Amino acid sequence: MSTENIRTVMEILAATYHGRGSVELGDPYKVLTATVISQRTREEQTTAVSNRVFARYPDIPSLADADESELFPLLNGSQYPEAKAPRLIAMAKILRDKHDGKVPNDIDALLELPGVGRKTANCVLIYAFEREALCVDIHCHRISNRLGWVKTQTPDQTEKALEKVMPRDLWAGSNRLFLQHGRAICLPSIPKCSECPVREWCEYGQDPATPKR
DNA sequence: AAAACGGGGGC
DNA sequence: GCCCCAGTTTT
Repeated sequence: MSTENIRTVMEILAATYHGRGSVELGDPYKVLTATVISQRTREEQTTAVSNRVFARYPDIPSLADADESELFPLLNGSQYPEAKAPRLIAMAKILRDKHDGKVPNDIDALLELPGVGRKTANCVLIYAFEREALCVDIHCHRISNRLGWVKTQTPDQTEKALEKVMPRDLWAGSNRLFLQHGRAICLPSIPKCSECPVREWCEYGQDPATPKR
């Protein structure tokens, strides 16, 4: 798979899917919090839950002082609320006490926060700080394997492999394109290859017997 | 490397 | 009722 083909595919996806979705550029606190809430949670539910949380805890200090029993019910609708509630409070305390009350613009500092893994950290770099980071979620992992751009077993492996074959200027923008394509066409179990705008460049689309991930 | 975590909408 | 969803943490 050549770099030019990768660029062509991303351009077609960009022309096909033009919305931005619920994670907007802006307040790093809200981007980070909404991104943690979004883990394993549908986008519509993420928006509803995030708005409830932000109405009660509009900034880092208020979330750092939150009572877990009060935050927990607000998180219903996202997945694993009982795990996320204490993590979000612990996260806000660390930001307040060790990062000058701000979200760090730094991958290693973000990864030290409770509830923040590589997917979330890279997502924050993109949408809070407009960095060219590569955010590998389950859609990116599945689709880049089907396309044949990488041959990997885990999202972490996909991140390393994709860094080497995808031009850096496509990294940040690829995030929402993979998500939207993954929800609309390149579904996890039975993808709609006949409707796919990039099937011409896709190993899976040309050979649906290819193992799915 | 694999299991645990276990809410809620769509079918 | 069953299946799946913008992952992280723990074993």
